[in-house]
Amino acid sequence: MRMTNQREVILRELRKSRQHLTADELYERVKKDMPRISLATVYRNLEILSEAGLIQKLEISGRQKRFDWDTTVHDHIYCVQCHRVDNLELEHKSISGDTLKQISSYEITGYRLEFAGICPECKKKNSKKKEN
Amino acid sequence: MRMTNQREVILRELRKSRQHLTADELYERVKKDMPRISLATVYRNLEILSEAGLIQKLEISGRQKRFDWDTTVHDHIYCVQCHRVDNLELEHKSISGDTLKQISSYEITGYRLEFAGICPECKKKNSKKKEN
DNA sequence: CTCCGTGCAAACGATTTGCACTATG
DNA sequence: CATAGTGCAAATCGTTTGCACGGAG
Repeated sequence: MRMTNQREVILRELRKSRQHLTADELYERVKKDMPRISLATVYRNLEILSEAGLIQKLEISGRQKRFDWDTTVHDHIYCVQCHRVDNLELEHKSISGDTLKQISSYEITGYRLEFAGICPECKKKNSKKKEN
Repeated sequence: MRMTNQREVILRELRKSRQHLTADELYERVKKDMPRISLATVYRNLEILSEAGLIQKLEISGRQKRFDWDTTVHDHIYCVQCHRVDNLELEHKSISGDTLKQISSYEITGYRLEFAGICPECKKKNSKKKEN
């Protein structure tokens, strides 16, 4: 994998953001440093960077994929109102090897635990609306 | 909600299938009974039926949404090769109310545990390929 | 110099929508 | 007989791809 200029900028911006951005959110940010970059390049590189293990592709509920700068194993929670995504640190006590074997006739390759909820910001917004 | 002919057929076919069909898989089946039905109607009704709690909308990894005739709480496992989806019956010991409260500043509305793997059929196919 | 990577525009697949018509309650 | 639901086609949204050109190794 060649480390091109656009690849570096994309990776830097995602890491800098500390958020779970969609391809086009990241595109908007990257464009500020590199106005001629194309959305297709952002998509292509996010794919390549996640294959290389430098970032993590997330397929959370909702339409758009999001990308996580943090490549360690962890879960996510997303806001059903604004669709932002945050990291979670949870122990998975009950999901042990034994449990997995009992589950089904599938050969299990992985699993995902994903929480949904209302983020603090949206909670605030909602209570303000109620006041009016 | 009016119980139209198309709504009945859609619901019946989904229940009959015992599978987790996508909108257009279901469309293909429903067309046999009702050749003039449109894909848009299938989409609209699947949405309405899931809002009414008669079926369950699934947002599993991958592109298309799938619909589950079974509205009880349960988890899913999907095949990373053929994308079929099956039900799972698991106890969620570690995901108790207490755990949820500790998780984050979100107000949690739900969670989803989703397994990925290779289904028995694809395992068979794979071992046949290896033989050649 | 050799290709991998890029920008652009066009194609794509899944889903949604505007509209005039139809049929349920 | 009012209005929720339908069929059709076009629109939309996120993402991918073909192609000719450009730059990293």
